[in-house]
Amino acid sequence: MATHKLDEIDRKILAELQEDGRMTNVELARRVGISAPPCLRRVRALEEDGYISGYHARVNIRALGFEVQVFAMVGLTSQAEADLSRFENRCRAWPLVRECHMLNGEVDFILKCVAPDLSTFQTFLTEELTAAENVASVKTSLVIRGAKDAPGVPFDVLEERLARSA
Amino acid sequence: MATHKLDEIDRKILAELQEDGRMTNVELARRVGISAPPCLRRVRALEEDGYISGYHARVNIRALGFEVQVFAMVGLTSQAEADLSRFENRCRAWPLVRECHMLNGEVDFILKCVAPDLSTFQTFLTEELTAAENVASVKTSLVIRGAKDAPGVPFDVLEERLARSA
DNA sequence: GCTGAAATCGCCTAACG
DNA sequence: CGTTAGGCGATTTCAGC
Repeated sequence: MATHKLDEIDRKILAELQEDGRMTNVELARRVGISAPPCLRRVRALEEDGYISGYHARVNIRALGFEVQVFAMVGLTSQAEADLSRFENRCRAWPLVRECHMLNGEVDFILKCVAPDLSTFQTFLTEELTAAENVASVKTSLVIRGAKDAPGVPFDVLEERLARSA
Repeated sequence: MATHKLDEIDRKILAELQEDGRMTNVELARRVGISAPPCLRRVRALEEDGYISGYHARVNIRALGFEVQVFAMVGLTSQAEADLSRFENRCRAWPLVRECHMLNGEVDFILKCVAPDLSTFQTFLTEELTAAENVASVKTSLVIRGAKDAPGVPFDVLEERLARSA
């Protein structure tokens, strides 16, 4: 599943769909410089091969009443694979946890959480997260404001890199 | 811009488009139980009012050759608003920085970064990020593996909440 | 005001070269 | 990959609740 299976048109398609996932196929085809049918075939292939794993509308979290965003750094007592997996499954089941990444270093996981208000989050934090089996420590930081939230990958960096190795 | 301007159908639309942003309007209309024209009007209104800020394809970062994901905790020497803004603007200009959130507590910002390999990231880290004006400290953590990456907002929590307050 | 029905227009998507 | 062409979805118009 290397990048090398993708040509410049494929990468352009990915870049365009990353920016606007609802673009019509004819508009996409126009932008990447081919006609619509082959463009659609490429998109289907990119989806099939896992280069595109889904399309999502980005919703306004605050406008929907989720006033609180929190990053939580979680340390576990046991880092045995079974225990790591168990914690990951817990995270997948908690709706307030939107992202969970396993890290190297002192902290084992970083979680991005949302909540309607602080008290809802506090309840989750004390009754669910810190109370969960195998959780040793949780350090939380409130998001004061968001400064950047770009999707996925910087395709210009990718292109530069490919140009250099060519 | 309160949630109260949205009825149940609007919220269902948002939930569906968050899950599948490329769904056709007729399919969306079928799922939320109204006919296509009013459904399309609602979607347009939701976009117009900022409840939907965009649509994005989720691309496979690893498959595209970005092997490295890193969270960086950044502390600044000055937290004056002008200096905060300046740093945020820097982040927006760095393509390897995909997300930047201002936090409370000891660390001022958390950054989510991607890079093709570790050495590319190290170069960015030492020559750009830590070298940047006003940056006092940077602590980085490599992402070992991703366990959950859900988009946006848990709509079931929202519905529960609204049901309770009704 | 909304919704829904009908009609037009444009896009999607197969088949073929 | 492009062209053609048929069917379906998107989008406007208009009537009804």
